[in-house]
Amino acid sequence: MDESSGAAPRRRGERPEDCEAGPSGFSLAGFLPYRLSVATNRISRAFARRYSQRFGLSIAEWRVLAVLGSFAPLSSNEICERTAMDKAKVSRAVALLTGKGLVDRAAHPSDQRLLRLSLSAQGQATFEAVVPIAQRLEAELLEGLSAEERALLERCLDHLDGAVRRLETGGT
Amino acid sequence: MDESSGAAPRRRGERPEDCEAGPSGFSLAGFLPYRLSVATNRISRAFARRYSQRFGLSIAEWRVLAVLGSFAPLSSNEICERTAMDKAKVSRAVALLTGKGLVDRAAHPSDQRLLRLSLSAQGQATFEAVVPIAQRLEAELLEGLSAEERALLERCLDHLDGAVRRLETGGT
DNA sequence: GAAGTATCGTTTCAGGTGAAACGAAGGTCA
DNA sequence: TGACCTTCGTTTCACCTGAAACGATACTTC
Repeated sequence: MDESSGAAPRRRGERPEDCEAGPSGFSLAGFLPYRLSVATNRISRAFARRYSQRFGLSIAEWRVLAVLGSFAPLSSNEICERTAMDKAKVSRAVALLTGKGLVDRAAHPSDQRLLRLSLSAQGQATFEAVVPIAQRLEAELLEGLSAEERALLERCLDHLDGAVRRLETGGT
Repeated sequence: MDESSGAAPRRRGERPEDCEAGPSGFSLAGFLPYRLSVATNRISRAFARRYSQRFGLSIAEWRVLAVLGSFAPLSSNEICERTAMDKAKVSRAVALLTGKGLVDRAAHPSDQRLLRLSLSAQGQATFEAVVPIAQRLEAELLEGLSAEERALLERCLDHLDGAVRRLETGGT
């Protein structure tokens, strides 16, 4: 998470000056990475507020819960891949979840380095309780967008994801 | 910034299991807040890598530079509004930028509580050097999307922004 | 099987984070 | 004026973060 709190942020065009770009021709308010960042952080906070209150879960914990709810058993490393979190973050989230009794950890039978993580009964129950909240929030965010628009948004996200991945691996 | 590093994250549908949602009917890989977060963090990192190397700027510093480049002079509070960062973060970024000689700070003539922040000549030069990098990155991200798709992406971001703002202010 | 290398998950470390406390300045009202 | 409240920007505090170091396990090569 990145962004802010008490600010009273503006939408593009909400104030006259925001439409203008200044002498440089650059406008932060219209800059895609900036806009994505603001929207994303605001959404993450809104979502976290809903389930962290009720269930005492951080975003990282919820993500681990979510992938384990769908794909258990997984190793720590597999959770990294599926959640796009780094291994330290996953390790901490898993430690918290096992501490709360939501996740069971066992050793992999043939490779002692790997963990075999899965949801406990309580973890499964928590997961199933959070899912509808997640889905309702998503529905509320998308409300007002047509099916075509939603599909295109999906496509745009795929596109951005692919583009930035290419930038990362490719040259500067 | 939030997400991870060494992971080898997957796009939706890249692996067969990712298309399936598990017994719960929930798939993290298709969950909008999650997808936004991953794409955003990856983009932020890619962008930061480009200018932080060359100019020694953090994302927060770049944002302050960007708004001052377009709208100086501004108070600290106005920067908060325009960048959607909280006041502590802005305060720290401004302190760093003034330390580097990129930002000039003066007292507001009629209200001593307010700062009057603007770019120094060096700050202006840095800003003008970073702008093309920012614009090129944005262009690379959007490459392959038609004008209609870009416009719709804009609209979707506006929509999401408005929706989550309503959630924040409205009920849970 | 011994030596060297790779991978797994944890922990450490230095630095970044927002919420809240804070002092300073301004405003309000009697 | 003086008491009180608000607003501005800074600083403190407890926490979170990723990069790197780490010990443990597994694999590879000879």
